[in-house]
Amino acid sequence: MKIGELAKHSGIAASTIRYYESIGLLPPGTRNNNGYRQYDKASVEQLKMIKFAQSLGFSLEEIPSLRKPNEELDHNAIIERLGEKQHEANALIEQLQRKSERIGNLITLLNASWSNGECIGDEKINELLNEVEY
Amino acid sequence: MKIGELAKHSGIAASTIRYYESIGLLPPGTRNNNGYRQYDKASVEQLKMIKFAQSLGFSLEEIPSLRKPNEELDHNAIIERLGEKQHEANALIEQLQRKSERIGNLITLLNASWSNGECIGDEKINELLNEVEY
DNA sequence: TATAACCTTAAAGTCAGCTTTAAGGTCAAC
DNA sequence: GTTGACCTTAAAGCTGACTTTAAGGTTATA
Repeated sequence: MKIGELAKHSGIAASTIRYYESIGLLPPGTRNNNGYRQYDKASVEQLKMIKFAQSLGFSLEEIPSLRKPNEELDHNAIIERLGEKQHEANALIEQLQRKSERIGNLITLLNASWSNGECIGDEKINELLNEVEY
Repeated sequence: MKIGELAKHSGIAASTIRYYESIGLLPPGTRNNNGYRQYDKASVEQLKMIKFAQSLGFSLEEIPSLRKPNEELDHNAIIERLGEKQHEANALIEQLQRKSERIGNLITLLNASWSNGECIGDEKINELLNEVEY
């Protein structure tokens, strides 16, 4: 199949596929007589793997390191990296939960002072901000 | 105070303060005889507000819209925006929780197949990926 | 035969939020 | 009087993951 068809099957734009090839993420593969890239089912799977790894938080740069030189997948490396990514995700979740809480507190404070009919200036806002976990 | 001192008091680099001025986020303010920027306590507060707004997920572009033309803070706008940001944060938390779960499932599957002594190739990995919520 | 829908390349542009560089001016201390 | 720490500007560079542009070659259909 040609690059356009691979794009449709993988859900990755043709320009992106060429970009992946240019950075060495996707092997160059074969060309037909007119110079067009030729792909097969395995290429679709490879791209899906890349998308999946990305969805788990792996950068394009990290993805090749999930493979060993012999192109067999390295379990130890994968599991270790997955553990790290899960840890990162969990840390980010906690951070976001604190942020969401902070926002909630701020909304409450603003609503309270607003219903008092007060007109809040920068100073007052800053007092409120200091009350909120920062 | 000069820009270096403001940088120390606000925790924002001098180059960043100049950048904020260049994009119109911070008003140009006064200069003294030698052309150096002059700041006061209010500038420190302004920068802290910017940092705080950023910590809640507001982009530099959004921050000015939290203020009314008269430079008084607009409660309605702020509370509405805060609600949106909280919603975004919560959505991101859920997304990350699904991701973390997906990673956990994948680790379990990989550990199980590895302890079986199997050597997993791309095809096998793809089977596993299909079992995991995607 | 012409037109559209593909494909090719290298190079530049995009996003946000800065940081760094280059080339210089100012000022206090020794 | 010179060293070093500050300040000034405009412009370019950085990050990651692409997308877009320019300029052209190929192929299927009408």
